[in-house]
Amino acid sequence: MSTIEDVAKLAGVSKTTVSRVLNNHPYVAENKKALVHKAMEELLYVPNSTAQRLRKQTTQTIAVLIPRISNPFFSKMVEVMENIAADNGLQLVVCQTMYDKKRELVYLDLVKTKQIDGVILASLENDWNEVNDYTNFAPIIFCNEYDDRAQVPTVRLNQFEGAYIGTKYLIDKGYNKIAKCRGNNLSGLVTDRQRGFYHALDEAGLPFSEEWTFTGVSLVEDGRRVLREIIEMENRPNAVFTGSDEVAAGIISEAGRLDVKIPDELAVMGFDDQQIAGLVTPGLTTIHQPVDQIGKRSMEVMIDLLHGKGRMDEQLTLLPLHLVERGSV
Amino acid sequence: MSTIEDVAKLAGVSKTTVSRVLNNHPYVAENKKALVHKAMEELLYVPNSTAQRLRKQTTQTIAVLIPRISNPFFSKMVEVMENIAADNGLQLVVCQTMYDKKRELVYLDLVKTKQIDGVILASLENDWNEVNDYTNFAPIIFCNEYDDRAQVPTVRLNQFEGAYIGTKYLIDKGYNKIAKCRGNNLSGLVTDRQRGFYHALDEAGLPFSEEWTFTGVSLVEDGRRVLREIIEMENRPNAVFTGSDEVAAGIISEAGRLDVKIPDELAVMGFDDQQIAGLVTPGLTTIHQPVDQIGKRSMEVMIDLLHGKGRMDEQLTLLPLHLVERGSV
DNA sequence: GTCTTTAATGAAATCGATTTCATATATTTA
DNA sequence: TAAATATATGAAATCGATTTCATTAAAGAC
Repeated sequence: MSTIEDVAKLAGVSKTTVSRVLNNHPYVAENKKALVHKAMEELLYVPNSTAQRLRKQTTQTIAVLIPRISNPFFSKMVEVMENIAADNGLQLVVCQTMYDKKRELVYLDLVKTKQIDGVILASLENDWNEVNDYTNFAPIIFCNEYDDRAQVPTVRLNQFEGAYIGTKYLIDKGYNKIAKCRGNNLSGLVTDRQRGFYHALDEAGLPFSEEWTFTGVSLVEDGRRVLREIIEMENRPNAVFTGSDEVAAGIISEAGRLDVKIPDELAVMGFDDQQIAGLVTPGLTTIHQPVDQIGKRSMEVMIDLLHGKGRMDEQLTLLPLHLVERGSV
Repeated sequence: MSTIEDVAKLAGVSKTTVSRVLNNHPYVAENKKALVHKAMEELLYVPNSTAQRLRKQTTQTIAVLIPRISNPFFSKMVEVMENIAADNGLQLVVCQTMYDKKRELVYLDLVKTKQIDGVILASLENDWNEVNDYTNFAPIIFCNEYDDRAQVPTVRLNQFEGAYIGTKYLIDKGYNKIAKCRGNNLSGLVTDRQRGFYHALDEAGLPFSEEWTFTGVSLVEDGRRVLREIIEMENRPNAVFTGSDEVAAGIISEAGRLDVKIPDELAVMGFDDQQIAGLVTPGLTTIHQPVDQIGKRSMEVMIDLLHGKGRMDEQLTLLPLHLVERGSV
């Protein structure tokens, strides 16, 4: 493996001149430039990027924190992000928190050890106070997730509205006993969805039973379990607001197996509009989240920050969401 | 941001001693060790990992090349890999080739610029001769994909057998006009699947029409297109071997829309056994690929290589695959 | 024809860690 | 008790690039 020194020697110039050629500095004579290029080719020279990082104090790497990549919402988001990152010469390190607080903090430490130039937070397991400390070390932005206390650029949707229009739609269709699912954490996103849900219920004067709240629900398998629990209930809900297409798909699939009629016996409202929403039977009525745009915009905001454009104090991008009718409601 | 020098000064020792404390060297007096720890805490010192990389000539980072992360097969694979990587203090850089030769080579260049310690190839767009050059720079292993000429550790399935048992199953069920889909490239994996497919046909003395070969097919949307093309044909196949659950799901979904009976009018054989296979109606009969195991084993092989265990010359791990019956055949 | 710019180059410092080498003291071993 | 070994420490070299600073030659200004 040859170094800049080897190239300099072979070309008969100094390391400085080689570095200048490498970085397209002016003030390098054409003939020397040619010599250097020849030497580089001959030695198959490639600059050691670790040395460049150390000197330039930049890593050209950004980390994206997500719950888990196999959730189609996040894999699509990462797909978009990675493409834009690649176009800009950046590497993307995928960090799965797996819904674990400690793991999230371990990943955030990457920023302290100067292994990355920035963090895109699309997962928030810890309280914001914990995370806030890290904002001193590198740009951190929110993507999809958020917290009201955070003074960082945020690209997200109006989750209150999303949950509200989804619930309202159920109510307008005549459903009056609506169950609700959520995962385990209570981030800004989840809290706002809850508020939107309850707001729609209150507005319609509908009751809500604690019995109809399912927590710790985030996988297809969890959805199947929810359906089985529902049909065992004495006071059965006639609709369920899931907050996740995966969960909704699990409910619909299990309903098919157990011969529960969707939507007649149970209406199912998804969230995300993942690919799967168009593939199950009946199709999933769901809240479309523009995941491409969220990913794209977030990465653009991050790149602007790295380039010194854009400010680190609060800057909010709200993207539109809308309901997609398919048949499960 | 404080450096090792700052810590040394505050603790009243040399950089060397601080470094020794950092690396748990023996031969550091307890009292000095305490002083150093106190200084580190006081200064909120965190070692700069770029400097460590440069000196130690290692990056603790590995790259995984995949076609695209939003394919559930690969997102699941990466999920498993990343978890194991994290447990071993390694970072995982996701590289999507997007089925593009040039992009694949750009990513392989990371290895030349010393930005990563190893590459897991789960995509192969270029000819092996192109890729072979890179094996001098860092360990490269195959995962799922492969090429017979490559002398690198490989974790994969017997794709010939997979295609064979899938096709044979169709034949045994009485289907005699079997169409076939594939993507664009012709890697070892794809070639072997073709061979397995044709072998089953030959064995049964069944004909095959070029008309029934669909290429450039890899997305759900492509599957929908395939179904529409099939029903327009004069000489319609009565079964289709897809090589991908996403494509198969697209076919089944479009069949539902257009009222084509599955499997009576058209049997559909998937490949992968993705989550979606259990969610569409009818359920997808498919070849189960143990994606968890592929990901796990690949990462383990890579870690062994990084630790100097294991050899870089050919070493093959063949994992079992099997057929899962669900109803689309 | 002197004075100021501009162009071209390299030696040395720098980024922040680890490792080698030299040295000093304390402890065993013979 | 002398020699050998183990413990403890720091100065300087090193990893491989970039950047600062100094120097010289050539071009342009007046």
